[in-house]
Amino acid sequence: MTKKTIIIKFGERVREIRKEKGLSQEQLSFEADLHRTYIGMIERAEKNITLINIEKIAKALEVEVSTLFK
Amino acid sequence: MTKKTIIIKFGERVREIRKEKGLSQEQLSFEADLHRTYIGMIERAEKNITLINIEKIAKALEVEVSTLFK
DNA sequence: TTAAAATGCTAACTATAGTATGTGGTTTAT
DNA sequence: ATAAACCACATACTATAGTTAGCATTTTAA
Repeated sequence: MTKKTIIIKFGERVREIRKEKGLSQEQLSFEADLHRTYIGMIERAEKNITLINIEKIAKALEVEVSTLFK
Repeated sequence: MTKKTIIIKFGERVREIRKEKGLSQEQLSFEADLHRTYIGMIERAEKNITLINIEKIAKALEVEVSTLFK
């Protein structure tokens, strides 16, 4: 898929917050109930994530959804 | 699909802002380059929207993506 | 260094988001 | 009241998101 800016920024933000919290992709994926490689794909902007998974990641990172867009 | 809270809230927020701006679903769909019935589905929480379309709607409504989650 | 942990990346499958058409009901303005 | 604009809803099709497995590569700590 074509890597759109919004997807890239989202992935960068997830990675940024994940590292701030000192979590591995695997730990985050466990908390979010998503697969490890899927978290990697999101961070690398390879998937056009849906709202429900955006929320899962926000909860796992313990931030508001809106925080992921700042 | 099961109507999850986040999807319901998102749809309500889109409708709220759309009406504030005095737009019809059709006008919004034109601005966002999405189908008229699809906008209806989003507002009625019938679809788990993806990030790219979230951004399209935000742009069409002339708000930040984060505004759609407040 | 080098072993272990973490991440990247390919590829395949299946679930569902995205797109569209048509019909009927509801609002709104005249 | 009624015509026009707006919206709900039911499909159905096709594109792609979501999920997983396996192996390669990179990073980290001892």
